[in-house]
Amino acid sequence: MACWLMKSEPDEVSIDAALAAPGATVPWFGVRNYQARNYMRDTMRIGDVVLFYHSSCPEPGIAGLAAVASTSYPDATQWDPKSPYYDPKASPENPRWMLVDVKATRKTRLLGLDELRAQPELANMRLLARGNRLSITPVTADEYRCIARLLKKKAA
DNA sequence: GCCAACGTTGGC
DNA sequence: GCCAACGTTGGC
Repeated sequence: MACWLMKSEPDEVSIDAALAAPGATVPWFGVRNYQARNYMRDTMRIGDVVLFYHSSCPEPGIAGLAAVASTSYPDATQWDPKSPYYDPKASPENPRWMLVDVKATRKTRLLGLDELRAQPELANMRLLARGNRLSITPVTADEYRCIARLLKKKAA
C-alpha cells in the first residue's frame, strides 16, 4: 500500500471539513500541476494512505489521516467559468485535469514543519525538500512509519 | 508582503 | 528546442 502527502488549504478544505462531508469523502479538486495530476491519474490506488496536510495557513503541517477512495475522474471545476480553477483549454471531450476522491479517516495532532524537520528519518522527505511546491508527493514506507510513530507521541 | 524556487508560456 | 519573462506556491 502506497502512501501520499496531499496539501490542502484549510480555508478551502480542512481535515474537519473533510470529516464533516458526506461519507467523510471529498473530491480532490483544483490540482493544476501535471506531475500531481499524473500521480492521481496513474499511480494512486484505492486504499492508499493519505497524509492530509494543511498549507498556506497559520499552522502548516500534517493535520489528519485519509485514504484514496476512488480511481481518477475529471475535475469538474475545470469547465466552470466561475471557478478559480477554470481552464479554458479543457473541454468535456478533452478533460485535462483529473482527481480522486479522498476519504478522511481521522484528525491528528498537528505535526508542524519544525517537528518533521527534526526527524533524521525524514531528511529526504519530498515535502521538506528545498523549493518543493508540489501539492501531492509520495511518502516512502520508512517515512510513513516515522510519522505514524510521531502521531502516537504527545506534542513535544 | 517578501521572496526563493519552480512551472508554464511563447517568441524566435 | 531554447530560454527569458512571467505567474504561482507557500513558508516566513
